[in-house]
Amino acid sequence: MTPPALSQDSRTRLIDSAILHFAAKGFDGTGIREIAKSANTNSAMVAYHFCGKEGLYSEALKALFSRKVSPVSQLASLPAPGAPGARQAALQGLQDYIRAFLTELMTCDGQDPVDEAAMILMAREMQAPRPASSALLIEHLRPYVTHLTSCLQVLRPDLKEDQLFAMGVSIQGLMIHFRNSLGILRLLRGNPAYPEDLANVIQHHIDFSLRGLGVPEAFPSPRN
Amino acid sequence: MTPPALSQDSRTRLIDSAILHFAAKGFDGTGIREIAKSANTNSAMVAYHFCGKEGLYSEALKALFSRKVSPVSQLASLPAPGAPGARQAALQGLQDYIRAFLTELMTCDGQDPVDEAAMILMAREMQAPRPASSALLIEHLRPYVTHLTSCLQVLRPDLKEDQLFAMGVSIQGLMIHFRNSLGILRLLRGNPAYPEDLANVIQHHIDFSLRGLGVPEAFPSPRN
DNA sequence: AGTCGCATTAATCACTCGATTGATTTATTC
DNA sequence: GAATAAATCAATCGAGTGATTAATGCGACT
Repeated sequence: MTPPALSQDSRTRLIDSAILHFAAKGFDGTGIREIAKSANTNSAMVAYHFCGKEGLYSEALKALFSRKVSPVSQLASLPAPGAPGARQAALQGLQDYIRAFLTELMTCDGQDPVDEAAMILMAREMQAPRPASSALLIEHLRPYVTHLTSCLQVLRPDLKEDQLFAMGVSIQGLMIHFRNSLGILRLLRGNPAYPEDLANVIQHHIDFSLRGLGVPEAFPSPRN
Repeated sequence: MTPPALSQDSRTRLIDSAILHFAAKGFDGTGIREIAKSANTNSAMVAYHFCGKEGLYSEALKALFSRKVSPVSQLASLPAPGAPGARQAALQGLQDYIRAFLTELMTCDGQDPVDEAAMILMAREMQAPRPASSALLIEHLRPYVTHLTSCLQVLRPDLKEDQLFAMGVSIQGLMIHFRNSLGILRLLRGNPAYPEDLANVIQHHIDFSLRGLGVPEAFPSPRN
């Protein structure tokens, strides 16, 4: 079926090594010799397999993305906007989304170095996309945006499309910024183990997001 | 008074040039010859004034920060937590803070290249602080945190310190992430002039933040 | 005039960069 | 088992890196 071996060997070893090194020291801060050495091969293989350093970087990003589609694809799709249980489903879907996304963001903190590198690379790329791979990035992001927007649409049918988009950006931003600024937050708190408890973090983000979105269910005492 | 000229000339020219180049291509992607050339001077001046490239980078960051203290210092300080108008003042103070911070984040988008570079550099530094200058960074951030926390404390006296901190991080994160991901957002929307209207953006962030924080004043219909 | 000190310069140092080459090893096919 | 192709390697290329040096320009003070 699939072209089985065909020297996928040194190629994937190079990609894995590249992910780690690029994440740790950036594109310009990393030499191809360094990458090749960690991959137990020669720097010439970078040109052989990827047509140079830039090609290796793109390929590394692509490999990263193809391993990281989990949180959205696992979530159940929503019933039609008009259906009876739609609102409740959307509410639950949004909470699941936040939990899944945040869990994925955080569980790779310090445990699996490749997962951790993936987040760093993705964050860097989101903030300053390397032109050669920006198309790759937005293609990878689109399903997230779609899923999130479809939830919000059900929960706030009164909002226009611009406003829904802004809501989605904000909810997404809460989580991404939290993850990105973990280093600074720990410095600011003087506590290297800052988040302490992931469950609290998730609950905070769900509460803040739902209230921020303006769904009545999230208000502290709607009937008093 | 101040030691007037004394060759502040090439020194400041180097710093300004460094801000631009470091922001555009990163620390590793920028050569000192390149910086010096733009500053109409010689690369040897980097060693002469700043003891090398790393020193120039730190000095550039420091210069950046000293020009960027405006939004917090302009804001009025709050009355004591127990005082009569304290709650109203804190509410107003938080809104002013969001407006000031967001305005500063956005007005430098594409207009003054140095201001724009400042944001990029600061974002990069916040996400992956260069060890030599991380102390500089958190020192610059602390007054923001302090001001924000003092507002939140009045508005949500029921929360513990951890929770207040999380609220502050979230409100801050809304704005920072929005600014950082402007490039991607424009790509996602296919609209290079995405935000269109700054006033709307500010209003959205104020609304989302106040609701997210959970202040009753921000709920859509508290008495119905 | 002399000279001291700071600022500036061109030239150079040792080194690393990404890319390429040509030879060599390994796998595949007839 | 010879022939062909794919994969890998050590060695090298020119360009560019940050840092250093020695020489020079220039104003102030004596």
